[in-house]
Order: sequence, then C-alpha cells, then structure tokens
Amino acid sequence: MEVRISKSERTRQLIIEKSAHLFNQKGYAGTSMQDIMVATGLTKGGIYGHFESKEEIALAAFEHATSFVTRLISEKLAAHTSAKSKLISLINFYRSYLLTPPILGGCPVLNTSVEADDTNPQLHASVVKVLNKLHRAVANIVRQGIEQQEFKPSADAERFAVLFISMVEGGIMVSKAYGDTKHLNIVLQHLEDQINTELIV
Amino acid sequence: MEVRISKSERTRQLIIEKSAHLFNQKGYAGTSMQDIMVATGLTKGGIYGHFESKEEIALAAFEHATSFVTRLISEKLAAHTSAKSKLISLINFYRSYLLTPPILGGCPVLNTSVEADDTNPQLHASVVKVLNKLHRAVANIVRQGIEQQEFKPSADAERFAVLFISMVEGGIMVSKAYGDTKHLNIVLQHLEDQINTELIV
DNA sequence: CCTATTTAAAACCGATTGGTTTATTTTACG
DNA sequence: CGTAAAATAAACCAATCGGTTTTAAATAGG
Repeated sequence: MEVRISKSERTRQLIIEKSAHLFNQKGYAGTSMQDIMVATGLTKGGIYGHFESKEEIALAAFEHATSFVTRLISEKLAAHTSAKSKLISLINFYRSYLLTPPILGGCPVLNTSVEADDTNPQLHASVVKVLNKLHRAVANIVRQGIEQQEFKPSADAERFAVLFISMVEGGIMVSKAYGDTKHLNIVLQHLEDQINTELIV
Repeated sequence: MEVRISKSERTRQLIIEKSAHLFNQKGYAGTSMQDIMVATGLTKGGIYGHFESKEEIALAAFEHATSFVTRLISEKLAAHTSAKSKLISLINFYRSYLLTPPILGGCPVLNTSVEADDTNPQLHASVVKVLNKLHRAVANIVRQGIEQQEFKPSADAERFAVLFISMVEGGIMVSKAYGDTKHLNIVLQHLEDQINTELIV
C-alpha cells in the first residue's frame, strides 16, 4: 500500500506550480486560463478536470507559493538555536529574496494582499492566515529570546513582529519597484540594528 | 480671455477621478471599461472621445491620484518650518491615511507598483517617478534639518528616506490586509522614535 | 492482454473584453 | 438665433474571457 503519486496528482501539481509563478507576476485578474494553458501545455479540458474554477487554481497556487517559502524559512531557522541567530538568519533569507526569488514576481503575500483585499474575499482570507503565521513565528522567536535571557524582559514581541513584517514587505516593494536590492538591504540592516539595540540585553 | 473650463475638460476630469478610485481598488487588469462606464454614467463612445485607450486612462488616473495626495502633503508641510515638525506632520498625515483615504483602495503607489512592475512598463515608470519624488522630499527635509543644526551632521538623509518610505508602505500593506490601523500606527510610532534618537541632536 | 477507469484533447458555449464607427444631440460662439 | 464644432449615444466589431461537453487516448488492475 505504497503512496504512489498518480499521473493525475502530478498533473495537478504541474498546474499549481506553473500557475503560482503566473499569478505572482501578472496577478489574479491579469492571468487568463490561456496563460495557464500555455504554461502547462494542457488544454482547458485537461485543466478543468483537476480544478473547478480559475479561483480554485489561484487559491491552490497561493497556498503552494507560501508554503514553499515558509518551508524554506523553517529549514533555515532549524539550523540555529539562539533567538538572535534565528532572527539574523531570517533577515539573511530576505537578503537574497529578490536576487533568487523562490516564486517569480516577488513576495506572494505582498502581491496577493494588494490585489485581493478589495476584490477577492477568499484569497484575502488566505493572505491574512499567512500573515498571522509569519507574525506568530517572529513573535515566538522574540519570546523565546526573552525566556532564555538573551533578550531584554521589556522587549515587546508583538510590536517587533509587526515592525519586522512591515519593514520586510515595504522594503521588498520599494526594491522591486526600483529593480535594485539596495533599498531592501537598508531596511534589513536597520532591522539588524534594532535587534542589537532594542532586544539584546 | 478667461480660462473657462470647457464641458469637454470637465468630462475628462470626471472620467479620471472616477477611474482613479476604480483602478486603485480593483487594479488595472481588474477594472473593465464597463466599470468605468457605470461609474461615469457615460457610454464607451463618450469615454473614447477623451482617451485613446484604457491604458491612457489608467496613466492619467494614477497621475491624478498621486498628484492629489502629494498636494495634500505639500499643504500640510507648508504649515511647518522646523525639519522635525515637518517629518512629524508627514507621519501624522499617514496616521489618518487608511481611515480617510484620499483615494479609495489604499496607497496608489503601493497598489500600482505591485501590479505594474512585471506587466506594465508605462505605469511602472510613473510609479518610479513618484517614488523618486517622495524620496527626494523626505531626504530634503532631513538635509534641511542638518543645515539648521536641528539634526545631527552625521544623519544619513538618503538612508532615512528609504526607511521612511519602506516602513510607511509596508505598514499600509499590513494594516490594509488586517483592516486595522494598529499595525501602521506601530510603524509610524517607531518612525517617530527614530527621529528623536537618530536625527535630533 | 483486455477491459474499466482515468485523463486529456477538441470543439463549442454564451458572455464580456477593449476598441470603432456612425448618427444624433448638445454646446459654444459669431 | 443660427450654425459650426464638440460631445455623446448606440450599434457594432473581432477577439478573448471563463467554463462545459463530448470524444478519444492513455493508464492501471485483474
């Protein structure tokens, strides 16, 4: 009773992976079924055998994109024990984010959030879920640092998490607009300074 | 020979203003000519008498949205003389940004940047122009503060401008996603703290 | 190997897309 | 007031949209 990956499941994954790049670059409204057909090499009938609608593809693609990125992050973080080195490792992850983007088109959370929050409740709900997960992850590292007496007891984990996410997303947006990692690097350096001045005992 | 605003010019402005809200909420690809027809009460023929294409409308609408916002900011800044109060005034402007948005749908620079940077070179170019303008404005205030010996001579105007823009845009994105100004306010408070610790002599 | 089932291609659907043309109304001005 | 010009409505265009159905090909299990 081995878990054989069926042809169907592989085709489904192909659709999801190809679509993730398309949606992240061109947006939900800007990506047509024709685009997905070309990218996958399938016809419409083949695609709609695996998904009910374009929206279902977009939801699966967004979930794929974010879970792929969060898995990369988890692996990186697992290699560190101290709270500071975890945060530094997270910052370094974003340093290479735009040069070697895991999903083409920048940050899926940023892109999808901006497009979906006024137009697509389902996608918007998925975005909030991921933001919550990211927020909790950063706040937990800070709390761990406080417990290990690595960080000041007065450190505000929730506040730092909000600053972290906002700065990273803002930095990505500006750097992406300029096509230059300079701006994101300035923001990430500031974040690193903040760890040393505001968190470290 | 008075500068009478012709009927044509008023209709053109109506199209631009209504479209600015639509594009900012639904995006370029997500806004159809039908949407613009309904919002303006005009038929397609009426609209295409004033614009060559949907893209031309989008460009005019983006320019309208950003020049409207920058005009609001300029008026606010003009009321202050010291560099610090100018920066604080700018921060306070963004405090009320999401509660009473000048253009529905959040920040036009953020929204347009995210959608256009991979898909629409013309819109993307407009975004970069506005970002440059904003960057120069902030950096100039900091430089003025240094000259007036209000800020430390060691203050890095360019770096502060990058941090300012990234944080504000990131804060807007996160707060918009959550439908709560809390996150933006945390970021803006941090920015205010930065002025006191990093800039002020 | 053969057959039941899964998978995908191809043709098709009505609706909508951005854009044009033509005819009519409205406006501005001498 | 009358007329030329500007502005708009309405009908129309081919192309494309997301989605369905029908039919053929590939696959897997006995």
